[in-house]
Parts: sequence; structure tokens; C-alpha cells
Amino acid sequence: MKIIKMERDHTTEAKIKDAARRVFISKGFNGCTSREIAKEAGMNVALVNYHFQSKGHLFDLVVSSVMEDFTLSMIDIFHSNMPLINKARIFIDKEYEFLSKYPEIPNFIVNELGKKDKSFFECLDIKDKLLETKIFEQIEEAQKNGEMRKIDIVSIMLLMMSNCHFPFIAKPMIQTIH
Amino acid sequence: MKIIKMERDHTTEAKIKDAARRVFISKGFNGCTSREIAKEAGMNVALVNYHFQSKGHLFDLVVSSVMEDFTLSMIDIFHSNMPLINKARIFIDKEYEFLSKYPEIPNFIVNELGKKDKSFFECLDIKDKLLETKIFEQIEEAQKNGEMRKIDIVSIMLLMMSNCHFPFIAKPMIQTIH
DNA sequence: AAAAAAATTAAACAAGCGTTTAAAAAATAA
DNA sequence: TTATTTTTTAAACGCTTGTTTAATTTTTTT
Repeated sequence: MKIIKMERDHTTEAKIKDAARRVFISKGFNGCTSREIAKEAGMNVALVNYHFQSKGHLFDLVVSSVMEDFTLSMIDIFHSNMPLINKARIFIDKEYEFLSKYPEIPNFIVNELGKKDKSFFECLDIKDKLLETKIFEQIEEAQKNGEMRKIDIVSIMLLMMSNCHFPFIAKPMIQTIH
Repeated sequence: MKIIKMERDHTTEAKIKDAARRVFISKGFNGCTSREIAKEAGMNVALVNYHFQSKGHLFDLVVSSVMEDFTLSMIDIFHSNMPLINKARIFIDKEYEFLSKYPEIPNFIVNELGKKDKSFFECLDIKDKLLETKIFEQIEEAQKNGEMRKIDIVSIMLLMMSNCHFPFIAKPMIQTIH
């Protein structure tokens, strides 16, 4: 293990992590092997464990990385001072932009999150980051002013995300039926 | 292999298939083992292969069974002579009823369908059964009469299913964030 | 340039996998 | 009953899995 890193995207570690991300996302934790990840990275199998201890640990790093990507644009929008209706519009736009780029991620998150220990995700502090955002106060105010019907934010986000994500998640099902 | 079956729900075959259904749905094909299924059924491992040839074949049977359950209530509603708006309401009600009973199924379908060979699902003739339904003509008529804005049926179903299924699919994600 | 540390490799490890075998048990047919 | 077929079993098969080892190559330090 290096002490001073090269901080480049082409170190062995980075190559393996990138390969792992691709493979894990498309096949899931149980659907792939350490050897497959190593091959995708063009590396020897033993290097996976040399640099990342275990397949499970590497997987946790990938999940963290994916969740970060996933929540980043979302948090950004919520932080801004735009009016609520604009936030909703831009949120949906950004969601589709993200989903077009990484169509496999919703399914990956939804799938692999269910299997993992809940406490693992607390350290990702997604909830905290969302709470720092202005959106909650904004919604509360809009509801007081009567500009918006009373519905809690979780339901709102659920509705928006349902319609954004589901088409990507259900793509194989739709292709089968239709 | 029996020639004349007992046709009971308590034959070895039925017990194994039921156990397999439970295990496959909650853990996926790669997430479980033949031994696990056998144990869940209270049977010897070898019986799985004796009665069902292979793990893969048993899985295909489970997928077919699940897809049948999944589409059955849907098809039923579409076949009826109700007005369109009632069909939509009852469709949503039935979806929620089904999803409350089998909350893991949407995720299972969405997940395992993506991995399978497409041609396998053609024999399930879901599309054919949907086409036999009156709903397509009904929609076309409603759109001609101006009772409904022009939007194709696939999009309609996608929207309805998005909002019904996504909450169940995304449950672990929501629990993590919220 | 020599010595020390880090990175990479091929090979092996035990454990678990799906599946098969061959013998015992149970059910059916004669 | 005896004979025959079907069902169940424990054990083993070959193979793949994640991981480790020990030797080699590369890089860094002195």
C-alpha cells in the first residue's frame, strides 16, 4: 500500500476501483467474481485483495461512491435559493440527465441497499446533507401561504423520483411486455 | 419422477417449488444456493435436482409462476366492460393490494428479468393476453371523443405502475435516506 | 550503486457451489 | 407375499469462489 499517492486516475488502485464499479453496477455483488473485476481492470486477481483487503470492502467503497454521485446533484439543487417550482423542474431535469448517463444506477442502489446492513449507510450522512438544505423551510412556507397543498416532503420526493426512476428501473420489464 | 401426481400442495415437488419461490424472491438467483432452498423446504439437496433437473430450471419455473401472479389481476381488470376511469381506479387498487401481499415481487421481476434471455419470456405471452383485452380500443375511443388527451397506453401504464411500484421497490432506499 | 520497501505475479489454499452417484427406503405392481 | 419401480438419502464429484502465500519484479530510499 502506497503512503504517498500519485493521485492520478491511472494508478492500479483507481483502475481496479473503476472496473469494480462498472462490474458491480451491472451484475451486482453476487453476480460477479473477484477474477472478473481484476480482468476488467487488466490486473492480477491478487491485486484486488492487496489493495482493497476483500471483495466486500471494495464493494462498500463502490456503493459509497455511487451514492455520492447519486445525491450530489440533488443536494445542489435543494441548496439554491430558487423558487420552489423551479427547483422541482430542475430537479426532474437533473434526474433525467443523471439517469441517462447512468441508467443502471437506480436498480443497483435499490437492489444492493436492501441486502446491506442499515447501519453501514448512516455514515454516508445523506439525511444530514438533505437537512442542511433550504428546501424543507421553503416547502413549509409555501404550504402556509396556501401556494401548495399539504403533503410531506418525503411523499413529494417519492412521487418525483417514482416517475423519473421507474422507467429506467423497469426498462427490461417493459421491453419484455411491450 | 411421478407419472400420476397426487395433485396436492404437500408433495415434495410442491414443497420445494414453494420454498424456492420464497428464497429466490428474497435473495435472487445468485444470492442463494440449492442447499438453502432444500433446507427451507425441509428436504435433501439432491431432491432439488431429482425433481427439477437444475437450479436454473427451477428458477425459470418460479419466474413464470411469479409473472403469472403479477399479470393475472391486471389482465382481469382490463378485460371487463367498465368505463375507463373505473378501470384506472380499480387497477391502482388491485396493484396496491397485490404489492402489499407480495412487496418483494416488483424488485424481483425487475432484477432478474434483466439478466435472463429475452426469448425465454416470449412463451409467457403476456403481450398477447394484454392485446386480447378491450382496453386498447377503449382508450382509442376515449381519445377520439376528446375525453382523454392523446397519450399511448404504454406511457399510461408506465405512469400508473411507476407510482404504484416504486414505493415498494425503493423501500430500502427510502428507509436509508429518511 | 546497494539496500529497503512496495507492487505484482503465479500458484495454492480451504470452503462452498451445483450436480451426480450408488445404495437404502418407501411405494406400487404382480 | 415377492418383485419392481419410485423416492429419498449420504457421500462424493469436479469446479469455482474469495483469499493467502511466497517468490519475483519494480520502485524508492540511502
